[in-house]
Order: sequence, then C-alpha cells, then structure tokens
Amino acid sequence: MTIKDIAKESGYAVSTVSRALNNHPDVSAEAKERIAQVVARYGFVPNSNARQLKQQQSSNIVLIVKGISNLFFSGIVEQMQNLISSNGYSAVVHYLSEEADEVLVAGQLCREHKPLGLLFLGGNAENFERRFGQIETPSVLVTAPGKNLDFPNLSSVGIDDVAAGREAVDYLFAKGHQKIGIIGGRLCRSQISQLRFEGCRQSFLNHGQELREEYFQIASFSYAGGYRAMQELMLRCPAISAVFCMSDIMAVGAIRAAQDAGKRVPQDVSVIGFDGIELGRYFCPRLATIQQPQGELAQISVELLVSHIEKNTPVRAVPVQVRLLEGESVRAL
Amino acid sequence: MTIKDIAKESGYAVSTVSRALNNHPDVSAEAKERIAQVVARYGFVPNSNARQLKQQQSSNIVLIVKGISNLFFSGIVEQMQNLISSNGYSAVVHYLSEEADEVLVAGQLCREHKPLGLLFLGGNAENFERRFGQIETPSVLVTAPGKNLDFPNLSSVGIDDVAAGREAVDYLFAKGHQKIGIIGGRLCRSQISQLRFEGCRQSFLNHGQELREEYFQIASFSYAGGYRAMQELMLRCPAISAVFCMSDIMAVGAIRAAQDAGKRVPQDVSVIGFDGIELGRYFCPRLATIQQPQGELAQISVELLVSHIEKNTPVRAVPVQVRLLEGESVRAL
DNA sequence: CTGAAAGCGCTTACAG
DNA sequence: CTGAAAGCGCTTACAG
Repeated sequence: MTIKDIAKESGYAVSTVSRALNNHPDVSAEAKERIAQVVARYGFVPNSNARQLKQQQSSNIVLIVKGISNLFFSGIVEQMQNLISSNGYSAVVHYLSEEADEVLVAGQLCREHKPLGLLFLGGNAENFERRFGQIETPSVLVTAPGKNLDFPNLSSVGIDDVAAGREAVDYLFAKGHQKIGIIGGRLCRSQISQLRFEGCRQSFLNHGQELREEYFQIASFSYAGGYRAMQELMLRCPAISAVFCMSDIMAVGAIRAAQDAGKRVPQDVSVIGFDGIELGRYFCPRLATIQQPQGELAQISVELLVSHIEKNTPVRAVPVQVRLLEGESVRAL
Repeated sequence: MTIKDIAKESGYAVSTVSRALNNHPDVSAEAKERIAQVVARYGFVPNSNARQLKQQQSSNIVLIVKGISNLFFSGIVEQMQNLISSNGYSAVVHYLSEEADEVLVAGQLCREHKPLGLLFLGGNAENFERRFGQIETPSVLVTAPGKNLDFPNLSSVGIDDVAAGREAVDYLFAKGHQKIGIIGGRLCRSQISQLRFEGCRQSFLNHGQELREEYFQIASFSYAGGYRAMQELMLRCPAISAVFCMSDIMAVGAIRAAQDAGKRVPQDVSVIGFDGIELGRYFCPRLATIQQPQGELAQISVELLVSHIEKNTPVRAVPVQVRLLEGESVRAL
C-alpha cells in the first residue's frame, strides 16, 4: 500500500494525494475528503523513509541520554516525550553509557538520520568543545554545564552546580555538623562532580574549614556505588556525622550501608542527596535533597529547541533554580 | 557527502562503493582499501533513509514499552539494547502509556518504519487477539501472558503469573499470617493483575479461606498508587497483618504509608512486593519480593527474535521461573 | 486546484 | 571483480 495505490483508488494523481496528506492549502475540499476516505479504509501510513529521504530531514527530535538507569533523567525524558509529541514532532530516545562520547555519537546520528533537533541529557563540556563544531543541527544541552560553550546552534538549560553543591553542605553546617563527608563522581571524568565539589569546597572555607581529601570518596552514580563509598568513608573517617551524596541514588545506597553497619539515619549519621527524584519522597527515611526542577528543565529545553527550529530564535543559556527539600535524613546536632 | 562523492573521490563506481560499504564478498581488496580510506577521511555515514527505502526495511528492532517509569522494564530495556547491538541491529525504544493500545501503535510503526522485529514489554492479550493479525513483523511478547495467542510471528517469554501470585501469598501464610491484603491493578484492565489475583485466590482456598473483596485494593502501578491503596486498606481492614503488592514500586509506596500511619514494617505489618528491582535490595527494610529474572527475559526474547528473523525458526512460548527473595519486610507471626 | 516529471541516496539484478 | 541503470516511495517546483 503506497501513495500510488491511494492515487489510483481515489482517482487523483500522486501529487494531489501527497498534498492532501500533508495538509497543503491548495487542495479542493472534495479531493481532501475522497482521499481521506481511501486512506482511512486502508489504514495507510506514508513510508517515513521515503518522505525523509526526499525532504532531507526527518520530523524526529533525538534525545541523547547518558545512562538508562538514571532515574533523574527518566523523569525528564518522559515529560520531554509528551512535549515533543504535542508540538507535532516525534521523539526518539538514544541511550548511551556514562563513558560514551555523546557528541561523536550525535554527529553520526545526524548524518544517518537527519533529525530536526537534538536534546542532550547529561554530557561533558570537553566533548562539546572538541567536536560540537561539526554538528549543525539545533541542539540543547540539558542539566550539564554549558557555560563558555559558544556555538550558534547550542542552547543550554541547567542549574548552577557550584551553588547547589555549596547549598547542600551549607545546610549540613547549619544543622550543626562539623565532620562532613562527600560522595561523588571521579572529578576528572565527571564535570558536574567537579563543579559540585567546588561548591562543597567553598562551603567548607566559608565555615572556616578546609575540605580534606580523605573526606571525599569517589563512587559511580548507582546504588552500589553509594553503598561501597559509604562503607569506605565510615571506615576511614568514623568521626563523620553527615554525608553529602551527589545523587539521590547514591544517597539511597549510602543510607543502606550505614544501616547495615548498625548506624541509624539520621540519628547516628545524616545524609543529604541530590536531584529530588520521586523515590526520595517514599524512601525511609525521606531523603533530604537538593531538588532540580524536572518539569522546568523539560519544558524550557523543548521550548528553546522548537523555537530555534521553527523561528530560528538565537540560542540561550537558561539557568534554573534548585530547591532544598528537608526530608527526614538529616538531623540537627 | 553521499556515496556518489565517495565514488568520485575513490575512482570507483557507486555500485562498487555500496558493495564495499556493505562488506559484500566480491570486491577486490584494493577497492575495499581505497574506499575505506575515503570514507574514513570524510567520516562518511550512509543515509539510512535511502538505504532503508531501497531495502524495504530497516535494521531496527523496535522495543515497545508500556510505561517509561517502570523500573522493572527499564532494567530489561538496558540489557536488550546491548544484546541487540551486539547482534548487529539497532534498538529503538518507543514508550507508551499504560492505557495505550500497543498493537495499534505497533501496526503504524511497522508501516511507517519497516522495522525488522518488535519486542513488546508489557501488553494485553486482548489487544493482540483483536489486531495482531495485521502485523507480519517477527515479534516477541515479553513479560505478558502470551498463552492462547496463536500467531505464526509471535513468540512470548514470561513467568506464570498465577503461580507467582500464589507463591507470594503462600509465603505470607507460611509465615503465620491469616489476615492478608492484596494491592494490585484494576482486574478488568490489567491482565497480569487478573492472573496474579487468581493465584492469590487459589492460595487463600488452599489455606481454607475465601479471598474477600474488601481485602483487595485497586491501585495504579506507582509509588503514589501503592501509598494511597495502603491507606485505604489500613482504614478498611485494620486487622490485616500482611499485604501482597503486585509490584515493588507499589510496595515501596505501601510501606511508606504504613510508616506514616505509625506502623513499623515488618513488626506491625508485613509487605511483600513483586518484580525484584534493584531498589528493593537497598530499600529499608529490604523488600521481600517475587523476583522475575530480568537477565533471562532479555536474553531469551532477543534470541528468539533474532533467530526468527535470521533463520525463520518457528515461534515459541518460553516460560521462565520466578524466585522468592525474603528480604526484611515480612516477619513470622 | 491538479498532474506529469524529476530526484532524494541508496541497493541490486544484469551484463560484461 | 566492476559499472551502468532501474527503482524504492515519497515531495515539490513547474506548467497548465
């Protein structure tokens, strides 16, 4: 069943059928009607490969997501998909491992599939600096620091990771904690870890302390990563009374490790996470966390992208605000 | 940059370039070499729209997933993506809401994109009975009851939901519980809920009880759904000492509701979940649950699909086994 | 408002 | 082993 069959069946030429199918203005009401009937009768759907080949682009917006098991991202992806559909485009999700070079992959995807736009969830500024210049597709970098990235087709939306990291540790100091541990990603490999760590350092300085190396423990962004890191930290620095984890998932793992070591949270040790995923509000104890605004992130990114695609509006770097959720996992000393 | 440019640059005809690109046997080593160099120099990637249009099909295997926030599915999706890539195909994930008709959407996707194969994660037998006949693409129905579905291009892989539901409740009886509540999906709309419920009913009968209607509470498959359902249940049947939730996510919500009502889990009320997601092993208390074998489900489904595509092996209905994880959320009375 | 025709970038018989 | 040519199913100037 092709457009040719529809043409034959309806008595119109293929060009007219094509125009009717695409809602072009100059098609008579009668032609529209008759063609619609035939289309409906056969449940015809145009072959998108042919259409896209001809048009030299698809109607797809590709989401490039680093880490499928990232609960924080999956909440955003869900909302983005809805927004993209309601704008008349199709969302295609492409998952990458944490280590993959998202910009390299994006370049290949563009040549292969000619998407209309790209949404990067997570990503490293270094990769963008190195090879984003080759990509001409309108893009938005979401929840990754896009500062200093100056490309005519790259917007960014995200929080201030330094300020957010500082806020987390400030909160622990405000609650009277003095021995504060940090669990986060490898600084040389994860830019957000680096920035949040810098925020921690500032908070320590502001409170008259220096952030000693042994108080920081590297972990992968997973339950198991948080678990092992907390074990290490408790062993190495048993005096620690509070820990800041750079993701809620890590915080869940860390809390479990504390409990398995016979410590209660928050009575014996306090934990604050980062992201504000839904799980945190059901976990026991409810997670204290720095919440990123998922809804805003999704909405602003899609808006920026769509208006760039449709109206060629200039790119922007839009900051969004975090919010401290107190939860139940931090106690005042 | 097209195959034509590569042809010009390398001095060969487009047909030779195409053959070289696709690793066809009868291309001279020299031609292969020279063409590969040009391809590498320009970072050329063939336009997949053109290729797929010509070949009348893509190299895509489409995953149709009901519910993006379904943690149980996302674990499987991750593994499937790896397996699909390592078999030389590309995985495309398409998320649907719980209410969508997956078979209707699949039909459209097939006409539009001509995928090589379809993997359904979740789905309702009724939808398949009604319109799967129109789909000719090799397919596998994963983790949804495919019994009695007799199509020459539909395999299925999944657990025995009746037996699994029975096992969950049997376990609670074995631990001495007598007043047992059930939280699950709407029976008329969710087939797995129906089957698991039937298993519960059998367990009750085997233990000389009848499963009374008020002991069952409908919920959506979410944290919030489990939370509200547990509130209802505690209000309506305060004598209940144990609850079986038809998903781990629901169980997390239910436990939180119990604790917010001042009850400890498992001391005051026991909870067992279903699925065996990673979170359950870090939640406090560790979740008792009926674990579905994610790895096996992913592996067997992809194997069935690929061998059907490549060697036209006949379809099969493969059962997999669940495993009871005791966790810490159920106590013996 | 409608139709005939060119062409998007590939693949693949067919001929040599 | 290589090349010239047809054609996949669409869209879109162009002509009328």
